[in-house]
Amino acid sequence: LTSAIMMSMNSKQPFGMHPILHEPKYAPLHSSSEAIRRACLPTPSLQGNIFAGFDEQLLQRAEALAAVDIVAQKSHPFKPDATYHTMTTMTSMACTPTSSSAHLHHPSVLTSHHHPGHHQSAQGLDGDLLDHLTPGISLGGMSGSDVCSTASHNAHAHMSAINHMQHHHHHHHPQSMNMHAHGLGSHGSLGSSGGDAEPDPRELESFAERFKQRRIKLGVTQADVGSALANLKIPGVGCLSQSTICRFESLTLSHNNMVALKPILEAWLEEAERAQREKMSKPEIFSGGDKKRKRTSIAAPEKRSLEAYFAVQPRPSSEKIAAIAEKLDLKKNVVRVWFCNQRQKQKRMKFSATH
DNA sequence: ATGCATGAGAT
DNA sequence: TCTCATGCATA
Repeated sequence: LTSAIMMSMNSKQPFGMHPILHEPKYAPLHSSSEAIRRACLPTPSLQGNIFAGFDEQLLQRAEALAAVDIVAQKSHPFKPDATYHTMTTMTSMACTPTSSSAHLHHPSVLTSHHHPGHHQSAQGLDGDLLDHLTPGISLGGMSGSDVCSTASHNAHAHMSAINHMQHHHHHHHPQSMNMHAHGLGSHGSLGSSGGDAEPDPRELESFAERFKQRRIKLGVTQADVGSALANLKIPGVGCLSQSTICRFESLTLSHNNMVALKPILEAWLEEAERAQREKMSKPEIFSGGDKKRKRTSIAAPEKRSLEAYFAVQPRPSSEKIAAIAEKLDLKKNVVRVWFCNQRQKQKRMKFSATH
């Protein structure tokens, strides 16, 4: 055994493991540049009123969107679709098509979900917002070849299990409810030891803050924490990305997600502090990797239009999405995903009605 | 710290 | 097709 390191091509996950090392970097909490625009929550019912309080500029944008025609321009009707994930041009490597990891799913496990829908109102106007678009065409093509899978990935497929869904407890904001209970979560655990199980936003908030503080004290970066989580060997828990750790600390995750992650991060923290006490560690290295996917960037004007439309109709139908895509000259999938992401954003904890 | 994306599950 | 949890790539 041993050696077997076939590295094959990419080892993308360096396991960073060891906690300790690295510098912190911190700044105040999120200072987004233009972020806080997500505040607009649609109101529950009332379709006619959505316009109230609506920014005129936005409306204008939406109307402009509706206005249609882009007659001019468009030399060719095609738009590539599909995401272009360019893989890194491999420098000579063949990216392991099959074999190596055919991607496994991720560790998505802490899912909880459910959520009935809430909003959906406002349809009244949608019909007209972009109605006249020139649908035709659009390419139909699609490519679907994205393939790419990033290369292997750790193999553990953890799929698993932790679904916590915790639940309940009062917090509900006007409109919508959410949380649903059940599940495992709560149960007896609570209290004493691990301390999880409480949907109390307060607790989460303070924990996140303490977590960040202690993490920095340990000299560990968010990325380190993420990869070190796999070392905890908690069933069903693999590593997490820097993004997720960052979002946890800044409370930009859904409430359920925060609740699910808390015990895990708490466990890591304790372990890391314990380890530090006994100076474990070994500096080690990690690797570097390869890169691939290219991120699509939506230009400001287009983004503005999307935001304006979103304010009026957060859940456009497939047809409308296609129309919007066409008008803005964006791929349909890009537009669809944008709306999905936008909806997710408005549900994030930080600005959410929970507090 | 965040924008755009993927995928598993729920609808 | 949406929702949710996450992640890669970037600003």
